Amino acid sequence: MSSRNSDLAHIFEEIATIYEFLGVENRFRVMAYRKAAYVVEHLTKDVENYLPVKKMVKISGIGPSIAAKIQEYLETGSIKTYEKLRKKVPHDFIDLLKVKGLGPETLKTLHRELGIDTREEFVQALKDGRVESLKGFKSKKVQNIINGLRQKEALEQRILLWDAIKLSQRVISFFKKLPEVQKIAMGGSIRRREETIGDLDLLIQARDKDRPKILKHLQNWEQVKKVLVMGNKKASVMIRPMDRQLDLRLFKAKEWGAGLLYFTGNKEHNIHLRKVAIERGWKINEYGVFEVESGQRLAGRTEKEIYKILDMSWIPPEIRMDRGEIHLAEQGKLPELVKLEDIRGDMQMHSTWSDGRQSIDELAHYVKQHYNYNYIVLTDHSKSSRIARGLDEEQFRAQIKAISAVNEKLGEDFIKAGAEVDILADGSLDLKDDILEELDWVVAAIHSRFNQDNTQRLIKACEHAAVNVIAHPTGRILGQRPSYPVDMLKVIEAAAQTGTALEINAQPTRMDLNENWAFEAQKQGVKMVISSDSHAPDNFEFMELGVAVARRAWCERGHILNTASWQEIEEFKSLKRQQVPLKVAKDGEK
DNA sequence: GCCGTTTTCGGCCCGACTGTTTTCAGTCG
Repeated sequence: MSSRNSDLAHIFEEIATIYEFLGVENRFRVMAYRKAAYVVEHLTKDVENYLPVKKMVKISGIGPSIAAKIQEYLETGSIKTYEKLRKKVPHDFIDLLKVKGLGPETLKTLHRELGIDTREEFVQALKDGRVESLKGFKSKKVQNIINGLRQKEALEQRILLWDAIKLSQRVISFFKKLPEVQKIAMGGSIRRREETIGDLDLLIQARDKDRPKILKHLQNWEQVKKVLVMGNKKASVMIRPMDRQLDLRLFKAKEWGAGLLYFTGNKEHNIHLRKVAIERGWKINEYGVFEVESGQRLAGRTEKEIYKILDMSWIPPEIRMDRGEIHLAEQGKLPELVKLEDIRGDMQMHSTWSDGRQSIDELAHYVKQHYNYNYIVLTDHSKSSRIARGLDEEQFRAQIKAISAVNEKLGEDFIKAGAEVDILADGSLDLKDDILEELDWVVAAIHSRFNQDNTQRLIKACEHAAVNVIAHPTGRILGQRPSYPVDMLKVIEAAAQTGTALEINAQPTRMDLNENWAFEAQKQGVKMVISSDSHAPDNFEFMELGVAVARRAWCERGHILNTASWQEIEEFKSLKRQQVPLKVAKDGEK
């Protein structure tokens, strides 16, 4: 995402926090800035594209005041209101507000009574007992604040979706041992398949009388490091693996759907649904849909029932973001999202010929045993990728023969010969055209010289007639490095014009394209390929993550090339052959 | 500050738990 969008989102979030701290007369202003921060963060294009102000106010959540501030920021690099506000609040306080147990009222009291301005002074006052001497600050409250400070750092670190999925499977199997557990599910960002995860939200359906036993079961789990909250409907604990907070909520059968809906979110989606309910004189909470006047229950047993009573079709969790999905659900026009079962082949993987752990023979047999695929594409690295022991032209020729031999034994054309060819610094490819012509599928990717502007480099690769797909197009590695410099809108445009596919690389640290770029690509009619990029047997499972990205990007089966038969993929290739010569000639005229 | 097939003013999502109260404020999700 554009860094300007992120900067603005950050500023609006901070403005909201400062107004909250100052106790602004109108608390809804705080909510408005929070909402604006969320909206700006999730725009697909750089904010500049939404100007002028008159056009920008059409975005839901952006009004005249905030649009003007965005314009001010783009023109001058700062926002006067924001600069003024920052001076009114000790700077450390904005950060301290993120500590669990420290809200605006508590911090204000500390500021007023003890004159505390910085984090250091605050920690000191905690140590020497001044905080505890204040009215309303008994030892437990103080202890909670100290714990909150300690946990803040661990909690700020989000974990990869893949790790969270594995962790949640452990949690679920731990509770499934109890016969009292009637239903169990993960809600929150895991169910929505966000790329990184903070907390784990666990929902369990059980009878009222069984609640104590289930809560006790959690409390006694050896993986629980600390109990934060323990009520009779909910509990929060810190669990040891990955140092995560786990929130457990208990529901009756007739509440299950409402609870699941509520704790799946996201927040904006829920608020929108509640507004729809209010218009009809109803209210939605985590226990159901109710008529306000009579208090009569209208729905709640399943999510479907709730959406239905609101005259909507059921909305898949991955797209519950208040991005227009509610409107489409009202019209019954939701996209039919691509499913894992739709995938008919894996189109990037590596063998022992380069940096993979399985031989060609092992790859074929492993996939045939565990997956219901019609084809796989072997895409070992090309010679520039020395660390990955990339192959040269002659080695690829030898590999094509080796593949044929394995296919012959299998009695079908299961393995396709491909390559993951390096895009060199000038945008040319690392393999000669004649070997590229012999391959069934050519994946092109950047693996070096990240720091230059890579837009033209990628566009040139798209314009090469032999290139079928650009792999991990932005190069980001979650938690390690951001995308290299590249104007993805231009690359998406080039992919659309040349009939080149873009990859959704499903490696847990890549997820590249991310959902925003995949959304944009999908809108521009660019075909995408979801690949596991396997280097080892257990990597094939990652396909699920790539499908999740595609679903969050509203992709249907038709947007994803490897839901098609190989014959249809051949048609895709020949379509590019018809398009590209024109494009190259046009460039030559410039 | 935003928003609008009950509109340009008067609303704005809703409940659980904790710690301190003695009926509730603050915080969280």
